[in-house]
Amino acid sequence: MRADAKKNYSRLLAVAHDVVAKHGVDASMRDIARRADVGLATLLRHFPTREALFEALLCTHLDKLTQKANELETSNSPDEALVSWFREWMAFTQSHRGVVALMASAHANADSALYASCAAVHSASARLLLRAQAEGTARTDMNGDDLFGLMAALGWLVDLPSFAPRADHLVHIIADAILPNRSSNDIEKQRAESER
Amino acid sequence: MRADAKKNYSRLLAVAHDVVAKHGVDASMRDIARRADVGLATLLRHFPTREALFEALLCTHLDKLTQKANELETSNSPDEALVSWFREWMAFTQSHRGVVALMASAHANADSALYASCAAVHSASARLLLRAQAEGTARTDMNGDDLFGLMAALGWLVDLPSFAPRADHLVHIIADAILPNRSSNDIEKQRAESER
DNA sequence: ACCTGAACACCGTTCAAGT
DNA sequence: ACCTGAACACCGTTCAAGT
Repeated sequence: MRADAKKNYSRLLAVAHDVVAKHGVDASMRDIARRADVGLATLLRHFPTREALFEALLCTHLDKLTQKANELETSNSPDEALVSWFREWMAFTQSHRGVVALMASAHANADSALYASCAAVHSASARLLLRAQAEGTARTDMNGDDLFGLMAALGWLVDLPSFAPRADHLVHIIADAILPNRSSNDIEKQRAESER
Repeated sequence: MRADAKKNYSRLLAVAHDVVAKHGVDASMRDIARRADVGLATLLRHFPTREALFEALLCTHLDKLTQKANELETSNSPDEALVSWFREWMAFTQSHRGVVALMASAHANADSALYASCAAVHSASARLLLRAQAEGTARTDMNGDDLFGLMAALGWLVDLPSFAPRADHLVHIIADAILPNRSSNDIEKQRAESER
């Protein structure tokens, strides 16, 4: 990559970050290019699609997120780990409004630049679910797809400003559904933890 | 309304129905006008916004849906009624792909042409929930907003083709979360009913 | 009353021409 | 190698002019 290309690349990422923060995930590519003092065609060659731009914009965040799943897998009890993971996911989606919809459709499209990230989140979820199922706390009649689906659905919902305040509570309800065999003591512990 | 206006109105609705069925909820207004052999401005005056068009397109369906809630309220046990209502909603969303997203954002926007319909669904849901809570089967730490949110979230999710096959199962899981105090007998009855 | 074409300000895609 | 302006085919909004 030539020096000027490198410079444009990082300048575009920085500008895109700001524009997306202000105007959301559907901000116009033209607008981003304009504000970066760069031709639209230049932006489009660095990031051929909106997904490619967001992949670059979020990859470090997404790496941190999936790495968090690994930590939870070793340091917490299976049921606590699963609920904490769900909460990590919700925190991620809430700090990147609109991205869930992008990821949810990328999930089924192997050509999407966001596909690999989705798969990583998906498999991290599936692993944590399996562990909780082996422990006996998680219901066994669901799989990683179901869990990812619920995560996507709730993430999408709390993107709507009117539902954002109910995010924690809805996660609590879904957690009860996924982990019906937790002792009420564990449930109480989780509730207290969520209020801390 | 003049005779020619009336004719355009119904012709536009018919064409819109077909175009939306084929190209989804984001079909271009221009395209609809074109296929109806009508000026774009004419379409836009009959239906000033996309929401207005869908309100007209769905109002009879939505009326049937909320009326169904009334029937369920009198003819079924509170917990069965609530689950059946959730299933009715899912059937509605699946036969009108993309509408959930429209309704979910209309829900918080009193100016939207779809606001009244959303409110009707919302209050029907809240009534059925209250009844099940009074009976003691539904968890009491949630309200109509939570229920509507879960309905919207699941409806949105199964709009994605990859999650459509898991719709029934996900409803089943959510129903368990909402109605933790059903006897296992009731749960079995619901499962059997869903497969009929 | 109702309809319409046209002008407007956008959008993302594509590519020949520049350095 | 990399960038860019311009042409293209779209989109929804608006309104003066028509019947």
